[in-house]
Amino acid sequence: MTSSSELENAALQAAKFERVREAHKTEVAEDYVELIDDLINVNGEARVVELAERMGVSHATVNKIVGRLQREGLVVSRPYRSIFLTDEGREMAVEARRRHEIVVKFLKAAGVSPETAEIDAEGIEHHVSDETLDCLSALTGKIEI
Amino acid sequence: MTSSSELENAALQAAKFERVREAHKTEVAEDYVELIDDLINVNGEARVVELAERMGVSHATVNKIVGRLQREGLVVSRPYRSIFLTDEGREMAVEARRRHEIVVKFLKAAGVSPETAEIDAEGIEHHVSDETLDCLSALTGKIEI
DNA sequence: CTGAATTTGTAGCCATGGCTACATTTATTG
DNA sequence: CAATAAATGTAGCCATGGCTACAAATTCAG
Ligand SMILES: [Mn+2]
Ligand SMILES: [Mn+2]
Ligand SMILES: [Mn+2]
Ligand SMILES: [Mn+2]
Repeated sequence: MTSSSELENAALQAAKFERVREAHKTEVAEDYVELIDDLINVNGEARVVELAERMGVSHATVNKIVGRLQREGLVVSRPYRSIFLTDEGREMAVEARRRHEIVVKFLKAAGVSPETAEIDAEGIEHHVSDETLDCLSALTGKIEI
Repeated sequence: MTSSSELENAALQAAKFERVREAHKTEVAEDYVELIDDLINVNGEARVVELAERMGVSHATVNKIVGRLQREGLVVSRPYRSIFLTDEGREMAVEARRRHEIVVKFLKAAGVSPETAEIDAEGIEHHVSDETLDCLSALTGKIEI
């Protein structure tokens, strides 16, 4: 509620919650493609075991999610081989990393400890619009001066 | 990744994702109790139809979620009657509204349009730690001066 | 007070993302 | 090269939060 004792328009309010639900559908994909891209860049390849270890879930869970990512055209994986990103997956990874870094930098500039900044950014990153991202970048610049 | 070509400690990274998954378990509850509290304050009662309308979901979905909230001790509801918050539910509502308002105020102060601020806050609010919340409040004060 | 409209409940379906347990394949090592 | 270890796959379970369709209760008019 916007502090006054008036309730906002129901449809408008519903639209916000729908937006959040929409974000939740893509955020798992975003985190996985970003991590896959990291692993490929650093290790040369992305394997199920390491995804499982770094996501903190079982390898069975990773397998299921990789299956969905492949269905959705973000990833290519053949049985017992390492996992590759499609062009679309790579684009999503780049975009996800961009958001992630802007949020982390802003939080640190705002005085949040590096550890907490990293933790909070992992959730926040999926819910910031381009408009907000621009404002956070601008603010980070101003604070640092 | 932290920009360098080094991968961070796997267990630390996993802890962050676990935190996000944890937040996702509570955020539906937070949004519902906050809305229920709003409806009680403004309308005198919270009913399934209006929850459904304002959350943008079917009344069947609301019923299922209210059932869970009751199981978890956040809500009391008897068949065909309106929905009440327990003390615990009310506490959660107050806390959720506090977070919500701090985030919205900060975003607006940062130059985000009121509409976008409200939209983004609905997702962000569930992923900000107390530490970050304090920093955002402080920053909002500074910007406004 | 009765009949229609509204609200609420419930059943049963689906996809997602968790898990364990077990099977299979690939990699390592003696 | 064979045996063991490690990685991957798969089956089947669970809870959540979506939905539609239908049933039952409550509320509102007339
Ligand atoms: Mn994330
Ligand atoms: Mn979220
Ligand atoms: Mn919310
Ligand atoms: Mn809220």
